[in-house]
Amino acid sequence: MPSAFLNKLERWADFSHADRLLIAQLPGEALTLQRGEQILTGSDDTRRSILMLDGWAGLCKDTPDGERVISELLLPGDLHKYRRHRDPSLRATMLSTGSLLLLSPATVAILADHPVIGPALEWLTTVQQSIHSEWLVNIGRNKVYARVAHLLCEIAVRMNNAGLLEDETCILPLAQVDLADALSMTLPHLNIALQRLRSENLIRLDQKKLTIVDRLRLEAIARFDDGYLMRWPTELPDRRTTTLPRDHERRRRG
Amino acid sequence: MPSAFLNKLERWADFSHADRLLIAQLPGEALTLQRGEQILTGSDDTRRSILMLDGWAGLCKDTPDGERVISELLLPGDLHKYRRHRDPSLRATMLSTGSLLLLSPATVAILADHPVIGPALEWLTTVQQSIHSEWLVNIGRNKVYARVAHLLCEIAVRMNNAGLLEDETCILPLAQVDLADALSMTLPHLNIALQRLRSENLIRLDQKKLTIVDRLRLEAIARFDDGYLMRWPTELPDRRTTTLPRDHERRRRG
DNA sequence: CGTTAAGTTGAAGGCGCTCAACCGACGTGG
DNA sequence: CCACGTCGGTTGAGCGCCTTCAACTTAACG
Repeated sequence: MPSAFLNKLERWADFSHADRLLIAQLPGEALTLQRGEQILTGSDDTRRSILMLDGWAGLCKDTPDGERVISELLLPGDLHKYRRHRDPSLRATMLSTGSLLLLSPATVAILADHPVIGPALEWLTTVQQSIHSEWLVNIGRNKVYARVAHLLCEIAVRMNNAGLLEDETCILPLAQVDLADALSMTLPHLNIALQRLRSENLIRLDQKKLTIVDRLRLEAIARFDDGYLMRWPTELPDRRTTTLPRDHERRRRG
Repeated sequence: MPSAFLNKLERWADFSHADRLLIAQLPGEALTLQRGEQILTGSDDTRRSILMLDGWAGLCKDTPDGERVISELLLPGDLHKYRRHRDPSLRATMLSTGSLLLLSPATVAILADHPVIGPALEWLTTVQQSIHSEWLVNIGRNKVYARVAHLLCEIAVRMNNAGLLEDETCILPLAQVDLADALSMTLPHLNIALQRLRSENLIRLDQKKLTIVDRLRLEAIARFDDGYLMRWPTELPDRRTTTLPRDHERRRRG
């Protein structure tokens, strides 16, 4: 029962009982994997999409000098759609033990063509792209301390959207190496940053459980604006700028 | 005549005369804009896609502290597809003077549903996503010198795909500020890096014209592997790894 | 010839990387 | 029950890349 998936979809559409049933009984190959096992590789062309049921995975690339980059996190309820001719250097890896569903193109097509589910899926895809852009900004511009805070903010929101956040607390089954690889920073430095976030009473993190203690302060430090995650459709932009300044007339850096 | 667009598409599909005519006569609102003018803003919801004809544009975000991030470059022949509920903090800006075509959703649908053009478009979209991932890696892991080299390599390939590279030379109408904003680095440092690339006889760059003097050496410095740009469909991955190492058994950093 | 945008250069300082070593939890097998 | 191995987390010293914040030069354009 991919309830996390259902939870996310239902944030953006009203489902009938039949719709819910369709989701709950999605056909596909169910897999249970251990941390570190590959879900699919670049050369894999079985054309199947990944629906995370439980546990976390990541889309990884390897740099020529043997480092690993995690360019995308797959949380429970996330759907990674198959794309023909995907970048062959990309692979999907389990970051914790967990289970997932491999969906055939036909199954995905059924969802995509569904009058209610289809648009909701579109939405999820758009959000995923926005996350990608936001990561660029976070990694490119934020200092490590803020960078870690930013990712934690994002995780909290995404877990909440999947119905997996309770009392500002959710599971975070990643190893610190994974966080470091996702944030393009060094393991020791990530550790420092986490310590500091803990000692400043912004988060709690032990036993793979993350608690956002002071969300407002954390978001301020992270320069986190959840606009890109588009929590609800009704939160769409209304802030229309009256004048459009030419781009190079904007101020830079303070 | 969006010939750059046509050139790119034809790399991946055989077009009939009628197909070419369809592309050449694409209906849409033609605009000619100056550097710095906005093409569309986050709150803009006219649902139109951008087809670059001439000149370069960029997708920009602004950080809370007033910096600008260029998260995507639009070169001549690039199509930026409209997405409902796109990240509202994203806007499209001209980075040089140039012209473009605004396409209605209906027009885009005609292209997408076309039996030959449709798949080619899919292809372009996939490549754009790969570029995005690659930027994450480039910005996250490469040092400035290599980082600049990497972007220049990418530009050369993309311009070549659009038929706009001759004798390893193409137009690069960006200001250095733009390059810096796209690479998430400081303007002075970008300048240094460019100087060095010039002095090492790897590139030539003046009068907005870029020449790759020593591509092999440049690509080596940049750790550039054009796999993610998927120049030709036939270049698809065949390198199947025989053993799949569990992920945390891989070596890190050397 | 004046003005503005774009490119170039320099000094100083700190953030984050490198490269370790150590600790602690957990599971396994003797 | 304890010894041991492994994985993951923690901590520290030193250094170098890159940023910051300027000033200045050159180019573009009226």
